[in-house]
Amino acid sequence: MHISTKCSVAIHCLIFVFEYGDTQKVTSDLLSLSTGINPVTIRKIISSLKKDGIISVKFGTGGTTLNCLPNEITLYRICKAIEPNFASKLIGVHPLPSPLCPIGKNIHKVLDCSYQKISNDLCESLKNITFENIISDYHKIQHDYK
Amino acid sequence: MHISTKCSVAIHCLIFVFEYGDTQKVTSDLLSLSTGINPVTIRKIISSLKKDGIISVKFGTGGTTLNCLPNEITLYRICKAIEPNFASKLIGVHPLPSPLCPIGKNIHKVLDCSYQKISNDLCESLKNITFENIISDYHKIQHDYK
DNA sequence: AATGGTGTAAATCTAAAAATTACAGGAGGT
DNA sequence: ACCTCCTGTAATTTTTAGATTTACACCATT
Repeated sequence: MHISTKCSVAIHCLIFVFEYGDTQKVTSDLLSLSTGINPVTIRKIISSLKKDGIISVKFGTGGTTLNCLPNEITLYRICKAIEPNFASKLIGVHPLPSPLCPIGKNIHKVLDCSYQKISNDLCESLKNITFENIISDYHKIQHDYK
Repeated sequence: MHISTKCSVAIHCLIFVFEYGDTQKVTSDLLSLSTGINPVTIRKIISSLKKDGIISVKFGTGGTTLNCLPNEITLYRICKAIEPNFASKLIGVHPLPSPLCPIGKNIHKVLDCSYQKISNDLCESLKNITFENIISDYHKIQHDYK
């Protein structure tokens, strides 16, 4: 019911692939070490990104490479790839209001009106941030804290 | 790590109080029946709304009434009252990236750059929706589905 | 064929959210 | 003054979603 930590792991992995993808064989074990996340979970995330076309994974022998330009990858695209209906899960709704109460009967429809707007706004916000921006933040921070 | 179902329960309760607060004694048991949520949880939610000044609760004898005009109550205010730092919990971050990896070492700072923007955008979005809007949605839906 | 990867399913563990139980204390009606 | 109905809140248990672990089939390269 939120933007999952999977999303931040995905970003971490993408930075890793971007920075080291051409000099090292980026495997799920390596990404697991860097992120602190279990290799199976990494493989699931990587697999989602692959299905979306963001990256390529060499089967059998392993190794991951970027498949897009950094400015073609928005945060929205990453979130969507990881969890297709993340937007509808963002806001929790109490599941069992009383159908006998006029408010309980209609509350889900009422909440939908507002929640749809919020969800749309969030998606727009996520579309405004690209992987290019993130890479640039990374380089800046890496420089500042060296 | 998401906008909690508590928020939707709070909205449900506020509609209830707005519609019936002056003709009935709105107790936590009544709200529990209408929302399908445990009365203790209701009391916690109501208590948070009270502390923010959105509603008043008569001690001892019970009964809840609105304390503000509907257009003074934004969704942002409700979320904030229920869970003061909801915005920072909205997006999950993997907690233990490797400090030995240049990316792992900096990933939290990098994510903060983008996540701060998203969080701000979301708050703006929440500020744009008032309880007045929600009440109007409710009346419209109640009319349409009668 | 051996090695070192991926892809996935199934079971287990974990941690956050919610429900339950319990009880002290206030206000109003009788 | 007492009884009843309510709130406020702490402590415990239950539930559920997420993540981890285990296990194994399958694929390329050497």
